[in-house]
Amino acid sequence: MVGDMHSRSPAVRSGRPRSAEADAAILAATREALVELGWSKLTLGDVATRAGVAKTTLYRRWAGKNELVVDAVAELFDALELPDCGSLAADIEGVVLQFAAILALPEARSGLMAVVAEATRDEALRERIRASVVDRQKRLVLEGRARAQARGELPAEEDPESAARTVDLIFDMVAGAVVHRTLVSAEPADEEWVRSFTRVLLQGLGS
Amino acid sequence: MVGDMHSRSPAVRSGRPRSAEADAAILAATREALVELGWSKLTLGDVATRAGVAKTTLYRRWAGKNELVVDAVAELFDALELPDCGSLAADIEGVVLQFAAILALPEARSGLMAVVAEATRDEALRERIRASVVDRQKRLVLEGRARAQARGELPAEEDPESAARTVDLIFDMVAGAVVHRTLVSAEPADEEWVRSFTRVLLQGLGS
DNA sequence: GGCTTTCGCTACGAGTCGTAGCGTAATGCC
DNA sequence: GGCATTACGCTACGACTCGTAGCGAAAGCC
Repeated sequence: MVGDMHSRSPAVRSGRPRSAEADAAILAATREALVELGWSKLTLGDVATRAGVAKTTLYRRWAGKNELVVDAVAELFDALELPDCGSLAADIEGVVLQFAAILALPEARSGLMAVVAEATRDEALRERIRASVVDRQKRLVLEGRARAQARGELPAEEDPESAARTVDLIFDMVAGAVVHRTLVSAEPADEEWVRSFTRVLLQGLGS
Repeated sequence: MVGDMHSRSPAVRSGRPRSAEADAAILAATREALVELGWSKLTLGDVATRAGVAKTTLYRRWAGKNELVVDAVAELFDALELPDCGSLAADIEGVVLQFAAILALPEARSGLMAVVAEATRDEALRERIRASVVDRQKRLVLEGRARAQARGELPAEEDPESAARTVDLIFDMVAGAVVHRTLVSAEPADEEWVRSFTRVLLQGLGS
């Protein structure tokens, strides 16, 4: 899942293979260091020591701190799934609570925003984040939307381009609100907050 | 506006006063370095050189890179004002466009998210961001809400505690959506997007 | 003129960076 | 089994940044 980034075709690759245990140990050590030190004080030498590998091994697999942290944080989002709770409102509440639970982890809080900040000046890093983190979230919006349309809770868009814009908008609204609540306002996105949010999202302010 | 952070009462302070020009030059140099280098590669020595001051002068006024960047970025939000456009929808669109314009600046993009990430592990820094950046934005939500209630566009809350929660929710939804659109999705929050966003915020998804 | 604080400058030890070199370990191919 | 190939651990290195200390000079208040 990680090595694929570096060797697209692991087909004819002679020689000693890379240790998968080392990959897992490095990513776990990175998350541990993120919790204890935060992004700015995290050093690759320290991560190597924690993981029990040589510093040079780290540099052979990742270009730098940013790429390593992206991969380490991306694994946290593997657990994201869209529950089928019977209604659009319940589905939204379920997935938002999952998302909020991940963002409540200190390794996600300090790591995610830092790499997003770095990505403003690094196109390749932005693409890496998109592929391994953002797209996985956006897929949930697409599925939830399709489900709600099948239930008749949402009108079916005929124009596919307009539909894509709507999905992007909803995604930014949902993810943005949870991130802002958790990281900027520094308040928990608990069940009560999620209920209020879902109500506004579905019915608007003027109700 | 900046020195106040360090000396609450500038009353009886004899000796040579601190140069206000130096403050302005340092903050401007910080923004310039943010544009050219980004947050991670920005060094205080480089900022001092750009500003034409000694490195020691920087350390006398700011505790570190984080505090400096917060002050430098905070000045960008001075221009934020709530225009009276006649309707709640128009007011929201106006202020969101202003906010989006600031976030489109490279010095804001690379600086703001980085210090927010650092603030996850630094309570004092979080408070500094809240006081100099976030509260200035939240005030606009309060004003816009009061105006809309005076116009009869929004129902008047009787419970003040519930009203405060609603304001916090709206603030996270508005600011979060714009930030996510601009920094994570890396797409411009242009007029078309703002119109769609305002429509969903006011009327909900199911319309 | 005296007192106080700031300023610019230089220098310093400590820490991190990313890389190179070397000998060893683990695989695929013949 | 032998050989080529790649990964690994280890050490060492120059370059850079950090934050601080010490100094003499400058700029204000009494």
